[in-house]
Amino acid sequence: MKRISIKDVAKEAGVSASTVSYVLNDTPTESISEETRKRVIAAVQKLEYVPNLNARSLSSRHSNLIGVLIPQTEPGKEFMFSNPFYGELLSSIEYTARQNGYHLLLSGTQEDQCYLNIAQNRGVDGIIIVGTYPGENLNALKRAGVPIVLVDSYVKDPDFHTIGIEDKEGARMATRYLIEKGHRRIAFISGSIREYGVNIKRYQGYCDALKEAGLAVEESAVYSGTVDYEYGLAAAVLYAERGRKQTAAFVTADVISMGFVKGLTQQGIGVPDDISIVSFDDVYLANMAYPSLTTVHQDIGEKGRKAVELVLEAAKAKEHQHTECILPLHLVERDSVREWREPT
Amino acid sequence: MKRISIKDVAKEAGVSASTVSYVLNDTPTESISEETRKRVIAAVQKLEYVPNLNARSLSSRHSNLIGVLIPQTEPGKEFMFSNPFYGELLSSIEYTARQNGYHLLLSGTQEDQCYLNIAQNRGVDGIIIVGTYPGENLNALKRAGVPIVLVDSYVKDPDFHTIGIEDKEGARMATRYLIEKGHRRIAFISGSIREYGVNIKRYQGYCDALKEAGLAVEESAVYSGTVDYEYGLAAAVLYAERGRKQTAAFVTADVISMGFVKGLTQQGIGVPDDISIVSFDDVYLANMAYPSLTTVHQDIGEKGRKAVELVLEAAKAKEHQHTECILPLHLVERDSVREWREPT
DNA sequence: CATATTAACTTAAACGTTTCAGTAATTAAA
DNA sequence: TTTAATTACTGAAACGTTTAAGTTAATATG
Repeated sequence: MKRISIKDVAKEAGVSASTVSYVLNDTPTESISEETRKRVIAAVQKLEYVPNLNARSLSSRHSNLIGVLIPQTEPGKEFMFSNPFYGELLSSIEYTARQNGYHLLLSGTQEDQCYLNIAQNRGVDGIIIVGTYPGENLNALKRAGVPIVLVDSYVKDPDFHTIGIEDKEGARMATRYLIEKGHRRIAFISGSIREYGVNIKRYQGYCDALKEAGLAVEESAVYSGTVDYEYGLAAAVLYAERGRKQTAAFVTADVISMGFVKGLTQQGIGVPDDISIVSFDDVYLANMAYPSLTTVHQDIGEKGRKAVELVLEAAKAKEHQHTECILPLHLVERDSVREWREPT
Repeated sequence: MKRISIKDVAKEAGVSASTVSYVLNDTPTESISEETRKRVIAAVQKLEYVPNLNARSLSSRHSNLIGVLIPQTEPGKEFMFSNPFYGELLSSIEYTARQNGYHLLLSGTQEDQCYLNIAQNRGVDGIIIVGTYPGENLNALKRAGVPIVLVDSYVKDPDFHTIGIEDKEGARMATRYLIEKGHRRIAFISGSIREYGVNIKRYQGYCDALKEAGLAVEESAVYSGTVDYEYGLAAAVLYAERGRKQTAAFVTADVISMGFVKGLTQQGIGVPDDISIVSFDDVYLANMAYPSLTTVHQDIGEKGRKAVELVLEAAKAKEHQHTECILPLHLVERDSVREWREPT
């Protein structure tokens, strides 16, 4: 089971190793006669030679590898993709990368965990970090010397490229839609609201919409937990305990909505009859749900594609040139909202 | 932005590069004095040295990298994870790998595509292939010389390790359950039924259960398409067109069930009132659905864990020792099935 | 015709590790 | 007290590529 190296091919074709390398890489600065080229190709095929990319990376200092870091939301929680959003995004990233001849080096991340391993030492050509903010590792990350794209993070740092969506505007849109439908008491249900994250922006959008309509933001209408199905269930219980004060809810992730609707149903609260819901993301799930979710649609496929493009462009560029990409949103009307007329 | 190498550390600590390497790897055959060890560690920290794993792989011929190949079901379809099963499985694989100090090299695969790149040349320590059967590339794959674990494939080849579930028995269980509930005409809805795949086994289980109960397998009750939501929708239309002959359906994937239920609902056909459904997989989705799906539960987390374990064990072993792992299944009763009494 | 250019290669260094084979100094055994 | 074993290192080869620099031989230029 001996590995076949470039030297074996060279010997077989009766040329030097470098010639083989030139043929294989189509090195533009080097000229190879048609005849030798054919001999080399033939030898490659005969021996079924496949170059060792580790050696190539070592020598050429690029690896055709993109590091992808996806948050593992909870420490013990195995299923970091429990939010289907990540799966869809990763899928798009993988596909785009592959079309460009790149592979993915994938790793989940916990908040405090050191990203450095994957970043620095595998020799990736770029890194896509989704969802979390790098915190203390931020500076260490820079030293990796490769382009870094932050997806859905509000870290402002010219050393990182970012790609995101109009979170605030999307949330405003969603909330205003509910107001237009006649709702006056609207809950806000989301994952943790913290700096650099998307939820704080969505919260701001929610507040803005309320204020614009002359409505007050009520403490007890704000539910903040984790971005998963379970929190949706919990929020439903909380909602009932707090006396079902709101006639509608803006939920900042479809996956939370799924749990919320389920929790409500279990308590005999109907959607949209008793409470209307506008959600966020428009993952595949949103349309499968019953009732199907009216939700703020974001183009997850495009997000993934852009992320890869950004990385590849930045990897090509000699000078670091900070880029920021914001994708637009729009509301998709489905079956989880109804008009509300205040009982007189 | 010069990369810091082991030589820089060696110089800083006043020792040779090999000593640094020994310290860093805790090489058991080598003895290092406590004093030098400390000096080296200090130098490493001072220079913030991180070893280049490409070079390490090249030299030591192992990479702490596991290649993971996930099928991209349809050629143009970007979202290879449109079946949440893959996301959950990948998540488990990633987590387990990371706990063991491994990273994942991820790639989607199309049927005809050559897996070799990822397999041979990145120097992965093992490969996990999920869902598809390698076909012609099978032999090429063997030559990679690393352990290969096939997940959910019925390729019988002692050179590959396999991990799967009791597909046939699970399907039999599901179908028998429907029969016990009084159903006599039961549809079978699945992805393509082909050799080496899981669906052919599930089809056999379905047939077995029917035969055991003295029921005939009817051609028109068998729906075979692709494993996705869209096919579920299509199957619902087909079901109506064919005259709603069956009172129940065994659907071989939750994601198809989701589409099937939605399609039925759109045509005013109620689940479980008009037709009962038993599904397969028990992805997260199954419980979120409305009605929640009665389904054959498989432990996806365990599947991923076992896959990684198998790879790592095999990588450690000097002799190739074929292993086969079959995980058990059980039925989870939820809300998509009702008792059926034949109208008299 | 002598010289410069080009085409078609080859040589060898470099990439950053690991690891085998030494080596010198110290300690243990005979 | 000599020899053997152990400790604590170092040197250099090897891993499989890429690539800058060099070398011919053939062709073009003045």
